[in-house]
Amino acid sequence: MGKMNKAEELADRLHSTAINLLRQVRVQDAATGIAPARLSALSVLVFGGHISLNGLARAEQVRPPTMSRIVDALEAEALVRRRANEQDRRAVVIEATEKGAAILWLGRKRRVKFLAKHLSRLSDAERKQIANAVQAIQKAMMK
Amino acid sequence: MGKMNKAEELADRLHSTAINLLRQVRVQDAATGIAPARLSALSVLVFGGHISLNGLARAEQVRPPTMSRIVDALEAEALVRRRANEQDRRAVVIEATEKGAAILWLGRKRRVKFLAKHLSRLSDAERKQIANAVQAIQKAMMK
DNA sequence: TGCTATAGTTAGCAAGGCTAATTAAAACGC
DNA sequence: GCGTTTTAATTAGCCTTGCTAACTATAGCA
Repeated sequence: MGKMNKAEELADRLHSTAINLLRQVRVQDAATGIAPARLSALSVLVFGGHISLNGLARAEQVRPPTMSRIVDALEAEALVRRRANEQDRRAVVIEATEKGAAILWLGRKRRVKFLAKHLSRLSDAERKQIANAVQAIQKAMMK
Repeated sequence: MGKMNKAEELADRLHSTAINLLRQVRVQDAATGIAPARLSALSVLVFGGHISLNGLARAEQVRPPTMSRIVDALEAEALVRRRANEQDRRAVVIEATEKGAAILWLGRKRRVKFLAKHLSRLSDAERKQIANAVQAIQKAMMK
């Protein structure tokens, strides 16, 4: 398997574990009936409030044309709306509708419950380890 | 933010952290010049050896037509080859070429080094926590 | 032998990523 | 104040990757 030092072995296992975890969670998200990129963008709007299209694209790490189309689709289902920005008439303000927020909350609840159910099979000590590790990973990956 | 118990809060943070980690790693993988689904399939072939098309589709959790097209693309770049299965002439055997294996190893090395570099900013104790957490998460999610 | 099940491919659709080019408005420089 | 440059968003058009339905060919079985 090639020579890897301990940090590299950890990196490798961490990577596989993250892939696996998200793969399983994605199945839950499918139940919302909203495609993944749309759900993710909607989530930013619901938790972060209104934002410009470019801002939303940056938050989701995609290019503006990609986000423009995602917002088109969300708007067509009345999950978000575009508003004019009075200060800058080039810009649009995007915000979740009540319907969008409600659907997102249901999906989020389902996803979190799914994960929490799995985590509940662990001991308190193991959950504490995960909580610590999450903080450490965030520290390691930030900036 | 809605009422969540401790397990649910942990689930939520774990989820965001996994998303964030993979988002950053994906940038590294882009440097291989191989599209993500192709890179992932190639990885299964390099680390797992030859396998049938349906087997590879199952391993990657996609449908056979999707995998058939991914293998087409990999074959067009000489990263994998299709071989006949002598025992069952309906089946094909797919295997990585030398070129495919070499490129995959380079990409994997880059990805692991990137992650390891970030992890190296942590203390030994923090890395130990992550190692423990990885095991706990795998235990929680398996079955 | 003939039915049924299995392996793989082909065709065609939808989602989501990109760049290049366009339009409109804002900001700047003189 | 006016022309130029920059910025926000959209449109057009491409590629990748997921899917289902339908088809071909072979294997397995009764």
